[in-house]
Amino acid sequence: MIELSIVTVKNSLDALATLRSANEAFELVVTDLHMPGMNGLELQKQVKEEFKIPVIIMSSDDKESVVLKSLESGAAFYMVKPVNPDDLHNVWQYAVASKKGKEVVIDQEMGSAEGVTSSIDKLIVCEDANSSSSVNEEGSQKKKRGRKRVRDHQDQKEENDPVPAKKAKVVWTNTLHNRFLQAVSHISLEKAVPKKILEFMNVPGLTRENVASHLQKYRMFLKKVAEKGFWTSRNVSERVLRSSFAYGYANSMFQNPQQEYWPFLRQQPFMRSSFQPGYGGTFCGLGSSRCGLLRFPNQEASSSNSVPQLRYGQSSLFCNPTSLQRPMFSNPYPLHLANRSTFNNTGMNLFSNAATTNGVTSGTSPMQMNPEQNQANLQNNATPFKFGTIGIDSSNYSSGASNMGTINSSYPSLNQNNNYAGIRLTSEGELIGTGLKRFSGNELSSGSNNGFNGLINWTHNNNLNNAPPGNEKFGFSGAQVAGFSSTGFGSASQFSPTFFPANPENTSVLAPMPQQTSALAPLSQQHTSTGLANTEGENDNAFHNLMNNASNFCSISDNNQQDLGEGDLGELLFGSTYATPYQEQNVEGFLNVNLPSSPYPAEVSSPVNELLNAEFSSACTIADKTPEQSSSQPQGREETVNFDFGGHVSPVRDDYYPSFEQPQCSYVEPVNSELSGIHLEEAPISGNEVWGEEYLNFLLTDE
DNA sequence: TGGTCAATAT
DNA sequence: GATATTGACC
Repeated sequence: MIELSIVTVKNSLDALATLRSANEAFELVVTDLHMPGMNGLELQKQVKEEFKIPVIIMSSDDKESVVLKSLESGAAFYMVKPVNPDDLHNVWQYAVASKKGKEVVIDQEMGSAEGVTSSIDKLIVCEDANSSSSVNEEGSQKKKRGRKRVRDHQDQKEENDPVPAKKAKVVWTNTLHNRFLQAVSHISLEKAVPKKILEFMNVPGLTRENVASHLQKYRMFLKKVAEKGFWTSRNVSERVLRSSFAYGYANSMFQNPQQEYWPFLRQQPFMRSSFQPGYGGTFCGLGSSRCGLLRFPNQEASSSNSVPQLRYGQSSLFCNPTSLQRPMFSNPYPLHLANRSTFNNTGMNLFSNAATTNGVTSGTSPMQMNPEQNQANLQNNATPFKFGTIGIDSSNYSSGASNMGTINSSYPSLNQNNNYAGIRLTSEGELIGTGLKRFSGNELSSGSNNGFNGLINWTHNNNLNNAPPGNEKFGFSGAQVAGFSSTGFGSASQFSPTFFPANPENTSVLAPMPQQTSALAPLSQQHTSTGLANTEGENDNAFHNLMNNASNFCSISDNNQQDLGEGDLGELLFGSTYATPYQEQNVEGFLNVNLPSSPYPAEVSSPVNELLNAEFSSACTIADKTPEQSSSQPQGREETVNFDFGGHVSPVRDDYYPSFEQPQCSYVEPVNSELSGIHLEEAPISGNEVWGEEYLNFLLTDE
């Protein structure tokens, strides 16, 4: 038996460096798919070129397109997290054997990693330090026992030293914070104490102390808000606004009193007196510290129509037939999907239904398929385009796309500076529709992509089949073109009014909607990830366009209203409905799809809410996880990582994203939020404020 | 024991 | 400076 030697590195670059320095000593690379900077696919590509050793990609992303893409790219295996340690064991043997042209003997008896018998010398595991281990607990333990860490001295020390290492620092990421907020909301602020919050949050590794600390901070924030009076006329209290908490709560604090989307808000009366200057409402600053909390976890990804749901505790392996002689395990991947191995298909699979409906076969996004129709849809739709539905993702982490020009962006992202606001439609990562493409009437600006070459998939709506003629197919409309994004700090990204839960009872996905209820139009969340991307160097432009669109929408949707003035910023920001039927339904399950209509067009405020989210999100920084990212960032924004425009389209199941299987209450064990060692898969919340101010100024001056 | 506050650390 | 951790006190 030869001892298995494993080197863990934090990122792709380190992995490559290690490989290079090791002078071909490694036999196998296991990498996360979604990583900052160079993602798993890129790494695989590079490794393949340079070292010709098999690469196993693992990710919690079980989307078929992603899987296929990965396999297409040459990954030896694709393992869906959480990885079953036995699978890992076997796979790695197989992969290595494959490389050496050996037959692999499956020995189930081997079981765990320490039992590995092979000629393997070294295995390099590239897993972002901030990513969760992705291996379930049992797997983690086995994994640890079986490997010898080279890089992680601290861990090594931890393992050998009886003296426990210093407690890992908890980074309150958006998701974590959202969960916190959800807990507080659920418990009610008055009764929310660390212990209860902790219980509700149910985040492994998180301690009561952590929660207490965060609660303390949160209370301080609330106090601050209460003292300052929150939004006063045009002058958004910048200090507050800029604060992470403010960012995070902005959307939560003000709700359309006309819409009781949040039953629990009743416990927090003040919240229901949100200001609506333009609509005769009143804008109430926070007079109390009882801030409403409306944060909900990311929606569960329901890759319903294809890839089997792989939940916590399960793993799935995807074998690359091109890399391996034969599959070694029964492949849980549906045959019909497995057979789809052509590259062209990969980009299309996500909306295969839509494609089918439209007679489009492959390789194109809905937009590509029929832009006219989309446009028509937009126009058909009585609902003005809601800016709020535009998501701006900013993450390299984010989707499977990342820099690979790939696949879906279903994974909200995570916090990079790569703001993009353009429409990206491609089957192979090609940027389509860059350069300010617009839809007539309700414009959806396309824009630029700053370093993001990913493909944003347009998603089909599972409800499409029942959609009224003329409005079907694409799962988006003027009001529904949605983006995905990383969660801002408590941003609306997870509550984008754009995305609604699939509801079999209400399938008028793209049906023209009365203006006042447009925000409530149901839209399936399934497989959603329409996106906006911008191209390199056009960041500002795209952003500007978005802003313009925001204004346009406001005008369009609110014909009776005066033009937005500076003083209406507040209104823009919080005034009207920040309708989040999506969450409402999913999270609380309180409401039907047809939420009470609001006399207030959501379009007016949603956009800005979203924009504000960008502020909030932009306030987030990524702790030095991704130094290499900065090179692609606009100068002066080096630390701005999370430009988030709401529109958490997709369920979050990313390597960097804790996944919330259940959006409400007792959380299911998040796939990726293992906190031992504190793994937090998104940008921490902090206070970069560059974008915030910029943006606000823009809002106030550009009309 | 648990919550809160404040000092300290990063 | 902001935020997380730790310790003290209730």
